[in-house]
Amino acid sequence: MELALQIDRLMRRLNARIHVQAPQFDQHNIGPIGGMILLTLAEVQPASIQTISQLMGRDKGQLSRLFSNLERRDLVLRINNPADQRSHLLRLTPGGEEFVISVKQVLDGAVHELLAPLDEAEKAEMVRLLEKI
Amino acid sequence: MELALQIDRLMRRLNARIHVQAPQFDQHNIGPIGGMILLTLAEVQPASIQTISQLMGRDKGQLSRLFSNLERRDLVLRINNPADQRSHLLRLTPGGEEFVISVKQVLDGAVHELLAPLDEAEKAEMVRLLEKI
DNA sequence: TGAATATAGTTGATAAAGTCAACCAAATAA
DNA sequence: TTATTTGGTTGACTTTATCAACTATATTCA
Repeated sequence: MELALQIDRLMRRLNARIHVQAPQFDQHNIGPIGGMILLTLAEVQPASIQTISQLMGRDKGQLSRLFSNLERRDLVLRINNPADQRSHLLRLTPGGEEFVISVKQVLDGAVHELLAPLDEAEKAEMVRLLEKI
Repeated sequence: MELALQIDRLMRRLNARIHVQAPQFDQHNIGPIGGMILLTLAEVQPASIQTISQLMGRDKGQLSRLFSNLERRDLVLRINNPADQRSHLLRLTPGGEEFVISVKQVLDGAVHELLAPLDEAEKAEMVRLLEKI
């Protein structure tokens, strides 16, 4: 079967699981994408929109707006970028850090469920292969 | 790193590659989703919307519209379902079959590029693991 | 140096995709 | 046969995605 279709399905199943749980944990109403962005930022902060854009393969305009939204909700803040006056560096606020933890928990739970058919060695292998790509 | 983020990125990179090639092969203007649906249908046809919906994890209403669109472009047709008068069975037209071939080629090319860092054994393993999930 | 070019970000306009519920008709169950 | 479930269509709406114009700073190099 087509690999691309499989990956797509995997992602949709993941989204579906998160979707049903969203009302319980997404108290900031940032949606699935907001969550993904926060998680990504958490790994590379402080970072510019440019960096995140390249990392996630998402439009910088879209990210600009999404980050403004997250900023409005006090989950991230823009600090001065001494190296480049055109941009700011994004960083999680304490509230953002806290929220990321719960997002991560939910996501991990969903991934865990999804990967249930695999044994530990296979899971590790899967992660390794994905890292390699 | 978060598995979900990796899968998401993988999918986005795949889409990006397809996106740049779309003008050359998507002469029917059905977009990436249209392509995915055709590929899926190709594997299970003839099938009802219900079947495709469950298989792809997509909303039946959305699929209803998308298939109407594909039907308008003579890529699929709805044939009578003798087992159930409420539904039709979807099937690719000859034009649809032909188009699926080119979609598949493009997709395979994109997947190939994406999986380039893996050797053959690893690719096979990846497919196996995904099948298992 | 200073003019030309490139880059980071914001914003606007629009399209594509996804979600949810109401509704009809046919199928199935009680 | 009435009641309930199921497959599909449609409407209304939200979220994501795409693309281009524009501003301000950075960079290049003649």
